[in-house]
Amino acid sequence: MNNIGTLALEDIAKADLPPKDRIVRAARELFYRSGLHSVGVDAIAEAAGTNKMTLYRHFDSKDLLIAECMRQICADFLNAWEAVSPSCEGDPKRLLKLWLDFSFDQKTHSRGCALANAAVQLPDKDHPAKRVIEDNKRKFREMTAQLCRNAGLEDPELLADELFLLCEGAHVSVESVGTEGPVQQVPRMIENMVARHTPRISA
Amino acid sequence: MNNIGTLALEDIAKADLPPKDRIVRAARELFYRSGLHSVGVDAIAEAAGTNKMTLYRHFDSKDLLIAECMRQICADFLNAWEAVSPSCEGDPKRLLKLWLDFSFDQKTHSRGCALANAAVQLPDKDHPAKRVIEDNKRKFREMTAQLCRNAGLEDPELLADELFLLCEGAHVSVESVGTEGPVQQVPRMIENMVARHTPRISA
DNA sequence: ATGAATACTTACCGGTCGGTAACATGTCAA
DNA sequence: TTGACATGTTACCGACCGGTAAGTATTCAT
Repeated sequence: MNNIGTLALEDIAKADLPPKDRIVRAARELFYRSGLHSVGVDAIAEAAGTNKMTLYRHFDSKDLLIAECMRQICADFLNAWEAVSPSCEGDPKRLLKLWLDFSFDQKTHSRGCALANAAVQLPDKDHPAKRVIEDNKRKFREMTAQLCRNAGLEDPELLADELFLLCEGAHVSVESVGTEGPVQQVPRMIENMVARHTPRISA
Repeated sequence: MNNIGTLALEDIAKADLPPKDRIVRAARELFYRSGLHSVGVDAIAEAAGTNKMTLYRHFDSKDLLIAECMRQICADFLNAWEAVSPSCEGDPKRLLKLWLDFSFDQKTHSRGCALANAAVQLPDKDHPAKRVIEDNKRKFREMTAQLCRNAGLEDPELLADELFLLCEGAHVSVESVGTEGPVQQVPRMIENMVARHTPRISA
């Protein structure tokens, strides 16, 4: 959910991309590492190999840049999903498992979920990024529910809520109790949850 | 976990308390509402009915004030628990249920968990508040595990991890998908989880 | 009454923040 | 060659930040 291909922060400035894209990529990485407030627009421009004026030519404000980052994080996530999901086409149970593994993906979440973290850092209900985060979080939960339904699981809505909250908790717990804590058990928990909603004797 | 008795922000300044206590209470409320970075020390001092100099006489820095807030949030939480827990003395199962309801307590968490939010807002691993948060989060998980063991539940460690992550996710989800989302199902989920770890036929 | 401790007031410091103005450079199409 | 346009550079603005200096008022035990 925060993976920017194989592009490290140091390489963004020299990447063969238009300034606008370099700015968003640098901003995503810096925001994720250091938080929304600790990162100034100067630092973003520098990491993007450009300058503040160019940044403000493409984005009317820092807040709108934040919102755009959220949008692209979600877009990249969905694109990556559409690239891997066809491998389980026609097998709803395997597709659900793939989705859950894909969504969780501990490795890319050393600082938790970028969207959830941003939401916590933006108490203002009217912040332009808030709507993006809310819409997409809901969408992800809905996708989970749909996959549960397709897999023929019992009580798919409740299961989707459980899986959603479990993943949210797993991500946020990384910041408070570290990567060696309860988050390690998540794969087992997911498996148990799905198993518990699997019909006992299906035709 | 963020309840400061029945003291509203507007009343803190006039409360019959030493300045140091008023400062911490005001800081807790403001930090929780608006985030750690958005609240300046001047605003805290004013809300506490005192001034910046007095604040700095009691706390060496804003960061240490944040750490002290975290400490007192946890202390108040544990004190409140010790006030209600005796009512279930001698009945480990009811005690566990009381603990889970008490820990969750949606109403006082309109902005999620103050500790988890603070952790997200403080990416610096060496921040003085980070250790307080980490220690207490671990302690809460451990208390849950102990209560599960005492209640004779199966696989108490895994259950404690599940309950911990579920609650963490529930709190953080409030900021992203609101109070009307999956968090509404948490009581049912907790009940199911506990039921699933209850031995089938106990002596 | 005195002295010590605590708290209040005012003013200030250096630094950083988000954001803008004015202008110089490079590129590419007509 | 010319002109349009995206980009780069430098300098600047007002606001706010965390933190400090210096002096005054209040309280209270002795």
